[in-house]
Amino acid sequence: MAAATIKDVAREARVSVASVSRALNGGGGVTAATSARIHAAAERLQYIPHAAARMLITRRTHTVGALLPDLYGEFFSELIRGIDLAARARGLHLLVSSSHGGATEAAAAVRSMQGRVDGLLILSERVDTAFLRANLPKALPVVLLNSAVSGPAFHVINIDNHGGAVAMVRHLLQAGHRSVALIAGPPGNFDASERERGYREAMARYAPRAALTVVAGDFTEESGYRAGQQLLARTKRPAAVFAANDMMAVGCLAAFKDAGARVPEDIALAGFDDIPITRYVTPALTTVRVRIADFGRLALERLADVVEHPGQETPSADTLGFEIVVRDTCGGNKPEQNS
Amino acid sequence: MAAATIKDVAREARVSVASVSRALNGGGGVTAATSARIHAAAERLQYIPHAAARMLITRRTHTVGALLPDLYGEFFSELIRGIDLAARARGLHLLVSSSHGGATEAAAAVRSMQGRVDGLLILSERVDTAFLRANLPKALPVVLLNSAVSGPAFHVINIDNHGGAVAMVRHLLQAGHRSVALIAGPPGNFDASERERGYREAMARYAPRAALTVVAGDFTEESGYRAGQQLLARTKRPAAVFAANDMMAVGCLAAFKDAGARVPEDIALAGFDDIPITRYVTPALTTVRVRIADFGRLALERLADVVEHPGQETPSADTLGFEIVVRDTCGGNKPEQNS
DNA sequence: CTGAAAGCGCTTACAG
DNA sequence: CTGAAAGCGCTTACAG
Repeated sequence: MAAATIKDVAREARVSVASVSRALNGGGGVTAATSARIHAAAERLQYIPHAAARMLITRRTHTVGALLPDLYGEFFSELIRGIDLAARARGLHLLVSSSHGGATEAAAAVRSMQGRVDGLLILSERVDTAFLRANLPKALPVVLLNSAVSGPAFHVINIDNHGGAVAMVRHLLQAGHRSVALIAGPPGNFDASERERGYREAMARYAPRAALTVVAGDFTEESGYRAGQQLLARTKRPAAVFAANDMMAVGCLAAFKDAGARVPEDIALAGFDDIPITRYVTPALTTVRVRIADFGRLALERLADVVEHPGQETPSADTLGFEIVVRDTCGGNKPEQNS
Repeated sequence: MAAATIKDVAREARVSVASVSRALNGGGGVTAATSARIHAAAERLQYIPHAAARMLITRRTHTVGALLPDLYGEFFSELIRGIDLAARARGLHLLVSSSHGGATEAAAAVRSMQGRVDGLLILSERVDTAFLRANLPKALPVVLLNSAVSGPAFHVINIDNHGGAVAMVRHLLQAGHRSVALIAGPPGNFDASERERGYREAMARYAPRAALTVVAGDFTEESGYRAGQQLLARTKRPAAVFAANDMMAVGCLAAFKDAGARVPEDIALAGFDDIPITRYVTPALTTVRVRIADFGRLALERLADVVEHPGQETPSADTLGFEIVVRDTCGGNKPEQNS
């Protein structure tokens, strides 16, 4: 037997489908007695309104889409969790889509979500203003995460890459280290460039006479290991190393250990992200913590607001707070908070 | 201006909506010339078929739902990734739903996905046969992951908890350890009980005269730490410890270190899962690896098959392979493969 | 308060 | 090959 439709309920309750609709959607305009009869009939028939039919007529899907480059790893895991929790709290479904290598794929993903979602959360290196104008139906609400896109056209929420980097470099400097080197992230990456900008700014401000040392990396553990070796090979070793993310810091730490350099006695080290591994390496890594789940939650709530008040919300650029987590790799012990 | 509909395209191409539908869906029955005109018109209007309308008429959503207890952590992150990759390869959308504390919530989640998905992937402790019969529309294809539900009624895919545990205990025994203790997982948990069953079976088979030692745990790092302390406090320390998951093994390792017990010289240790942290603790942890992403991929493919051939697929109970990953905590060095 | 009817955007027999 | 028409299951003015 096929699933019950509104017609079945109407017949069972001896009313019109219009009344069933009104009673079940609680809009009023139905006698208490009629409503009770309808609810009883719906219950008996295990009636569940057909989602597609409702979407078609109401133009609302009660679903939001999340376009992400990947679903793997600590960062995305936490991010999705935050988004999911907030969506659930608002009664929204979550449609995910990942692995958008290039702009073409991302465009296809946007198209295919068309009509299935009330709004979109997008986190992608490939997505810029031009892309959005070309591929986004103008009516579809969007919130961009960690995006370089700025300007008044779109809602954006970013991690405070710049602020976190500034604070960490200042922390290292204040802990007594005279020189701080940076292991940079991949060229062209938004997070990476913002963190480097923070490094340069903090050095200029707090240690204007110290030399800048930037070695290349690509956010992987291996690149951190190689960077650590390079740093050690220099005639003038830096007193401290700031890796643009934790995975590189972990790799760098291994390189230091393998070379017999003691951390933090011989050289200090700090990372960015506060992934779980940082607590388990020895010594435990000092790093910048960003509350990723909050990031996702905030993004979803902003999107939901935009969906509910289309056009009313003026595009905003929010930045998420961070905190410096002092563990054992940087030799200082002045905890510092910031958010 | 609102999004273009099939009517707009029909008008633009000077044909009926029926022809537009046929041309765009490639079913044939349209002249090449007409088809070209229609495609051109669709292109010009940036026409994208309305998903809800199509769902309503075709009864297909091209979406699968994933009901999970949580989205957080290495396991779910990889699982979703595997599911997502396979879904994308099949052109299916993925609707996720997590945080199903109790059966009531899970039931609500199933109901709310009704009509939005062509099939469901379910991983939940709460979901048993009775639950499924009560809450699942009989027509909705389902694949159960890591579920105790058996019998011919449902498709099930499980991790080889039992086989992995047997292999690991045998490995420890073959490495020369005379006694192996188990740090068990939470009571009532399917994975935990299967792993314990494997431990008991392997001990009975390969070390029938050795004493069985089982200390309680709940899969958390803290419970592993406490279990480690308890094990050390015993008058007869076991030669080796098999923790039912990696997080407990990591906690246990910390307890051993804190107490000055050397691993593996004084006591051997092994875990289950092969989460990333296992490679970073010192010494690196020997463990059982399960290819979680493959797990998700397989589950999705099976579901997709069931969706496409409703009723034809006979319910199956598949089990995923594993491998023993020998690192530095168990003192033996006889790599062993199994899948 | 209640119902008949139109319509959301599509697909698919059914004729021609 | 092509089109007119019915219908998927719902909601919402519009009358009564």
